[in-house]
Amino acid sequence: MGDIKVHELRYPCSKCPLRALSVFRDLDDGELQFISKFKRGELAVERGATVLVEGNHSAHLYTLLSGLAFRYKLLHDGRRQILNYAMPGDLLGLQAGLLGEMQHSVEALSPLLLCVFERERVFDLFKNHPGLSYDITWIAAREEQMLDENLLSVGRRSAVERAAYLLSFLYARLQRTKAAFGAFRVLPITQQHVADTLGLSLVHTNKTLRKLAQRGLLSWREGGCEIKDAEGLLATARWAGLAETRRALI
Amino acid sequence: MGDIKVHELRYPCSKCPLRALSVFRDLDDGELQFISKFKRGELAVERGATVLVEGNHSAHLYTLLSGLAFRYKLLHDGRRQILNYAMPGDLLGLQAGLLGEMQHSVEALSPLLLCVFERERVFDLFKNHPGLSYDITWIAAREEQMLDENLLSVGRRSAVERAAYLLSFLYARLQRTKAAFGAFRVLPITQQHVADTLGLSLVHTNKTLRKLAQRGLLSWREGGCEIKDAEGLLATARWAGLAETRRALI
DNA sequence: CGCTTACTTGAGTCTGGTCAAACGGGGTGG
DNA sequence: CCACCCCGTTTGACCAGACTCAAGTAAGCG
Repeated sequence: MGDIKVHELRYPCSKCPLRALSVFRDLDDGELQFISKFKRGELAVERGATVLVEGNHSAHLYTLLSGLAFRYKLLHDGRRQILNYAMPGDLLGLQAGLLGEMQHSVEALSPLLLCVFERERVFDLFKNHPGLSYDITWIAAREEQMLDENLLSVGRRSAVERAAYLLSFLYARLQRTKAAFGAFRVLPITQQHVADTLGLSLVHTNKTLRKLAQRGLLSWREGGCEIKDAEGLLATARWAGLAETRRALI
Repeated sequence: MGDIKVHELRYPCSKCPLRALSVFRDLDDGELQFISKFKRGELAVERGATVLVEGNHSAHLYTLLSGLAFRYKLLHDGRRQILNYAMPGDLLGLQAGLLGEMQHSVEALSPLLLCVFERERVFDLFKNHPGLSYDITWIAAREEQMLDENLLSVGRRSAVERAAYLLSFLYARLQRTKAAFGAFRVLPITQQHVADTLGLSLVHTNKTLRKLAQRGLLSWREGGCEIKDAEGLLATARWAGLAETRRALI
């Protein structure tokens, strides 16, 4: 686990750069006030650090304020499957928060800034703020929806479709919140991450990405992926695209 | 869509055969009373019927009382991915209930009995019953956990491991609730279902299942799968097994 | 300047896919 | 009752997408 430090609130909830965005639903005053107290602090995490560990009982939930991370599971012999990526506004650690134990790990792909919430106060939230409870459930249902689509992809799409789907998925999601903290020039992922997300080997992933690059859809540079033609990727994936209205933010 | 008929409550919540089981958490009187009113009716569905359709805005949520069903998504050209299976106690239609539109379909593998809940009254539940709200979120988190494991399986396990994992997973889950309505002698699924769950072709799935059958782990008969050695399947899958405590039931 | 990490490429292999055909049981209509 | 058909399972032959092994390149860093 890399360096982790708790510091003064740089972003009190009342001035949350994310909530200011139109993609997120508004809260009423009571809710905002509750959240402000519910937020125990901010956590800055370095690129490469592990935020949550499979098997652990985390005492905290997190909302990702800025940066990019990924959720993954390991098989006994080290095979890794990346399950999904976490972006600004996403909730992390709900499983441990409710079920008791993390069944996956989370690792930072860039420096992260996380809002920290006390696991023990989650029930307070359910008790006193039905709107926020509903929002948490909403967030869980949305995560399930993304997983469904990822599973469809890994199970039934071809390698090229899969890669194109993944990258346009990541690109589309990042677009939604880039106004708050700016966007990545290139996605901070390696081809190994792509391979472990798609369920392919590193070598075959490389050859697949090479095809997409030759078609001018993307290029690999500066240790990451630059999306050059999001429309083209969408078409290659034969994917309808991200149909998302305003979403909940805790 | 097959025949569907609403009839008198055969199983009022106060006498719910599922809730009587020790695998499900108890409710307090107020909660039970609320649920009793929240339950609008029972729906009987034939084998093969489609319960929920991708793209639809279902007006209802369901809890599966008895039977076996599966959730799936289709690609434009008909390729199908089965996402998960629904068993007694599982909640169906939460996505439509919260997000507005189903992103997957649900089909019955056996005759089903479903408890029907009004989508419009979900917010009432959140408003007045924090315990039940928490339970719904808990159920969503559990579904996510199962999906994570399925995704790991499809992405990173070999064909034999995948098949063994799937069948011991289904078997283990069915064990938990069989006391209420009895168990299936054979799982009412075809090899095509297995193929579409594992992300494999029908032919290769057949050859894979054949291997497991030759090792005496299962046999295919009467239009379904009989698990003959659950322990052996678990070992073949190199899977830790289902670690599940008492769970929530709406 | 050497080391490490990540991307690239080629060769050979194998898992899993496709095509095709046959089998077997249950249901149905003649 | 039998012939036929349909559905789902089974098998074989062949093919292709994806894997492994191996080696080389390029960029970044101490």
